[in-house]
Amino acid sequence: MKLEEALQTTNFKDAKHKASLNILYSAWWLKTTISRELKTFGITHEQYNVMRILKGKSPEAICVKDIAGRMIEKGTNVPRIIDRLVDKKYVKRGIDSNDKRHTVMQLTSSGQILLEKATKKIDQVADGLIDLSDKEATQINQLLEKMRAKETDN
Amino acid sequence: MKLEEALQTTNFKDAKHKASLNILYSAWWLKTTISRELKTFGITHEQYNVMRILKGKSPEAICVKDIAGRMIEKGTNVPRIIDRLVDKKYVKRGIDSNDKRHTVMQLTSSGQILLEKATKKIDQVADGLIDLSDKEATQINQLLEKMRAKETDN
DNA sequence: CATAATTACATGTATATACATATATTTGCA
DNA sequence: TGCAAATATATGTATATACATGTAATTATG
Repeated sequence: MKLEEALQTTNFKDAKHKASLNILYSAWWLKTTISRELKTFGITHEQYNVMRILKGKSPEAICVKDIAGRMIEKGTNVPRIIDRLVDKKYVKRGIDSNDKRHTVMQLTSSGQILLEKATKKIDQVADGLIDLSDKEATQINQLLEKMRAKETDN
Repeated sequence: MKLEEALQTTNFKDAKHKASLNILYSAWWLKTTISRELKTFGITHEQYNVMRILKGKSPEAICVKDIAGRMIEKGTNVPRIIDRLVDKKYVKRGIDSNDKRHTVMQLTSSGQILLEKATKKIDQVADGLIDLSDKEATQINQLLEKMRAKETDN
């Protein structure tokens, strides 16, 4: 779908301005589509991201700060997302005996099983949905990284 | 900044998967940067978007549904965003006499003034920040619209 | 070694998203 | 015309974001 159609306007200042809106809209579209799938597994997109990060480090436990640094949206309140995953028994919390300020987390075995199922489903849906060749995807990656070249610490 | 650095991982399934994460991260980055500027004007990104939409139609009034259709994030709860703009006296609400189900909105003059100042500032910041030529921006637009080709109604 | 500064996390608040449900008005059709 | 269906908006709830503040543990410094 053209952005003009999605936003019902043709009022873009220039190509850069349109690109900003196109990125924001595409992100919303991706997130919505993925969230809809995750809902059938009873988790949110953010809960899924935290679980992916935990899996990436397993069997090592990982602390809140390290999870936060790996999240796509950096403002995320990790302790509260963990609260919900602990309620669902997908994650277990502990205290790092080396540094008692650290709360450390790990997937439970039911968390691992759920994550595996959800990932399989999402990868399949995303593959079918995202209509890009490898070359085009690589091009997007290069352009976005160039766009963010002046990125400051957030 | 490379995505690998931003997310502290190199664990991407393929270029398409990396592109999804890159889009989500870039959107977060854009939104955060713009929101930081808007905060100095006392409004949020979503409130700003609604005000832009109102301006786009002015001096005509516009109803909730039409605003919702023009929002970047379609799930947005427009009545509540309007509530906050009405509290700040940037927007005035009325009822459409032709169809009393319609609540219609317009910018107040202080809303117009604020919007103009905020837009000027944001355009300036975005121009300085987004490091893309017109040609590159156009390429991103084409690639994103191709990516979304299989878009279904959300 | 005692205390200040820093770090890691938890918690509180305002706003927003996503979605379900309620209410008022209008439209369509028997 | 009268009533069912559809439409437009408002409101309620759970979760999340953004950010400020509080608290415990650790590190640094005099």
